[in-house]
This record gives sequence, C-alpha cells and structure tokens, in this order.
Amino acid sequence: MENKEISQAVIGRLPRYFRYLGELKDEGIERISSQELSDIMQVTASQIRQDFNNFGGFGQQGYGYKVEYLYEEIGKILGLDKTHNLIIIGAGNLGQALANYMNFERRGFIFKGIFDNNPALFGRKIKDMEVKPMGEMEAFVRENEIDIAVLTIPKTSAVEVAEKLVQNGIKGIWNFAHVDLNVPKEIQVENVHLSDSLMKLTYNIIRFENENNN
Amino acid sequence: MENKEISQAVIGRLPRYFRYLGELKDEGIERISSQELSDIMQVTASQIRQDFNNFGGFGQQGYGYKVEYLYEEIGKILGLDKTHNLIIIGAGNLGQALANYMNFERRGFIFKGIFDNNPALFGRKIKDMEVKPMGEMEAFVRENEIDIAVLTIPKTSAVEVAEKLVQNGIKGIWNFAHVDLNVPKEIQVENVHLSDSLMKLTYNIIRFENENNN
DNA sequence: TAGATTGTTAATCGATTAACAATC
DNA sequence: TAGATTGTTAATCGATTAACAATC
Repeated sequence: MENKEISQAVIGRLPRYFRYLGELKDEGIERISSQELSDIMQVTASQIRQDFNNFGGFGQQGYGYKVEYLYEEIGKILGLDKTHNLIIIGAGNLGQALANYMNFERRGFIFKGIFDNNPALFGRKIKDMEVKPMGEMEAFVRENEIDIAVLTIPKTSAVEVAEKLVQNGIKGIWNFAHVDLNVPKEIQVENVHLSDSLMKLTYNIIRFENENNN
Repeated sequence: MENKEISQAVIGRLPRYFRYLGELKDEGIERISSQELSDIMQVTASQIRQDFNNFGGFGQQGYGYKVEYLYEEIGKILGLDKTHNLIIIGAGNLGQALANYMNFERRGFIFKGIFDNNPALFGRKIKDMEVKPMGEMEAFVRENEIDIAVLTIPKTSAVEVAEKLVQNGIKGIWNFAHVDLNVPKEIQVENVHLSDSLMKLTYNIIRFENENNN
C-alpha cells in the first residue's frame, strides 16, 4: 500500500503548502477549502486536492480542510515531527552563514558539528560549536548518528568527502558543491546549485527583453 | 520566430549542460556525440538532442557536437556573454556569504553594492564594498542601472523591498527570502527557498526508510 | 561511398486540469 | 434536506523517449 511512488513534482510543492498553512494557522484561521487555498497560492484547486490525496484524504466533504490538522499532517509527511542530526562540512563563508542563518532547531534539525580542513579555523566558534578538523569527521558521523551532512566545500573535494560520508552511514546530503555526487541510490541527495539558479534568472531576463523587441 | 516559448524544464537543464561542457572543454575534448554526453550526464541522448534543438541545431550529422562551440552557444543563451549589474540587499550572514563566495565576476555579474538597514553594518567592507543604508537603495538602483537584486533579508520586509526595486527598474530578483514575491510578470524572480529544499531532503530520507521496513 | 549521428516526427508516458459522483 | 466541497475518475496537456529519414 506504501507502494504508489509519489512524484517529486508533488513533493516539491509540499513545503510551500506547509508554509502557507502555517501562516493561516498563525492568523487563527481554522478551516479552508481547496478553492480558497487556490486563490491564495495561485495553483488550481484541482491540483491541491490531487496532491493531498496522494497521502490519503485530509479533508471533509462539504466542509473543506482543517488548517491546523492539515498543517501537522504535511509536517509529518516532510519528517518535521522527527529530529535529524546534522553536520556542516566546510566552515567557509557559506557553511558559517548556513549555521547562523538557517535556524535548524526550529524544524527539528540538530546542529551537531562543523568541520573544515583549514587549521586556521580549528576551534573557532560557530553557533556555539567549535570547528573540528576534517580528519575527525568520519568517526564523528558514526558515533553521533548523523543523518544529514551539509556539503559547503569546493567541488574538488566534494565527491571524495561524499563517499566517506556514505561509508560512515549518512542518510542524506544537502549538496552546495557545484558537482554531481555519485552515491548509491539509497542515499538521498538534494542539490542546491546556486550558480545554476542565477543562470536561470539571467536566461529569463534576456528572454523577456528579446520578446519585447519583436 | 522567437515565439515558440521554451519550457522551464529545458531551461533548468541548460546550466548543467553548460557545466559539463565546460569540464570537457577544460579536458581538451573537442567533439562529443549526444550518446557520449548521455553516458556522462545520465540523461537520454534523445533528450539532449531535443533540448539543443529548441535553440536551433548546434551539431553536425555524422559527427556530433563541437564542445567549445556548444559551450559558448549555451553560455550565450544563458546570457553569460553579457554583463549584469547586481546588488545584494541584506548584509547579514547569507548576504555576506554570497558576496564572498559566489565569484560573481567570473560569469559577468558585476557586484555593485550591498545594503542593509542595520546602522552597525554601515561602512563595513564586504568584498571591497562598503555596506550602504537601505535608504540609498532606490536611487542607487536607478542611477547605476542595476539589473539584478539579491534579496537576503527577512521575509517581513522582502515584499515591500521587492516593490521598491520594481519601481526603480530592476529586471530580476534572486530571492532568498522565504516568501513569494508579488511582482509584475515582466520582472523575473528566481526563488531559492533553502528550507524548502531541506524539507524535500528529509521527505526522501524518510520515504526510503519506510520503503525498506515493508 | 558507407557509417555515424544529428534533427525531427511520432509514440509514449506522466502530470495537470476538468468534471462529477460521493458524502459530510 | 439542500448546499458545499471533497475524493476520484476521465480528459487534456505537456514533456520525455523512441524511431528514423536526412545528411555530413
């Protein structure tokens, strides 16, 4: 029964539903229909109902959806009711920024450590956590049951580091290195290729300019 | 003739082609067939040819594609042969990290300024650029022909700031604020919702665990 | 020329939207 | 009960893959 694979297109929309439902909840709104949500979120009501029904019915005919209940159920689907031990690999600009900025604890992510291979950074405190040498990373992952590694290292070392993480039992990699990691399919990888994203933006800027010169 | 709209699915793949072709070029490889590229990139040869042919034929029958030529043509499509004036709005952790980390100049993005509304940051140097007060932002955008604004401010002010940017002629917004901006359709927005991305990762981790407990 | 590989049309697959019966 | 709105099936749309004629 768990066997109907849910498409990544649907998964990709869940965090946005979650965000909007959280806002509605904070505003004290108790119920919402797919049509009302459609108006707010600018997606079709049909898609909203299809998406939710991938996970079983959360609504009630003639009534709609209970905001708080739906919010919590989507949170569970996304795994936000569980905690996830997380480390950051690479204490450069981006690694430090993510540690300070992401507010991991809010969603059940427990920031357990940060690693780098630059001795100048060893011991420096980032979010109350001392930067540790890369050499300690493998044992740390095993001994602290780390689920998720955030890769903010240059692409030259990322592939190799990813392999070590896999060998030591990592479950998922949040990859900011500009390279495709080659890991077994049971290891989840979520890529954040920032420069790719910026290129898409410039494409669309230029496309729009061209369209209007015709 | 420019009228066949190219799908965002195709656009989303262009930066990855560009990256692989750049690597092949650096390795000194001169020609490649769609089948060889397919093997390396793990997408179908058919998709590769379809994607490229959205922009007119870059290849030669019986021969394949010239790596350097293809690399340059895709670069042009992505607008990387042009320069784009860019500012960062929000000099917090993430804004600073992007300024230092992104190497904007490499792809023709010219980092023109960084703004914040925290007086403690005014004048601080970030990538040889002094942080300016938010109040100066609007005039700066107009007077310096800024094309792209990178939004790394809290979501509470992002919507309002985006409106000001639009009023002063911005063309595109690279949005890291966790909110959907409401701008005219001629303004391009590329969202980077980092927490959404992290939630997708946890979904996939949990999904995999569940699949294996059945 | 023969072989290779593109460019492009056709077939398939999957995702989105529409419609409506079920039901609260 | 009547009205509203979901859950779900059917229809449409778009994207991917397969096939092959064109051609270098």
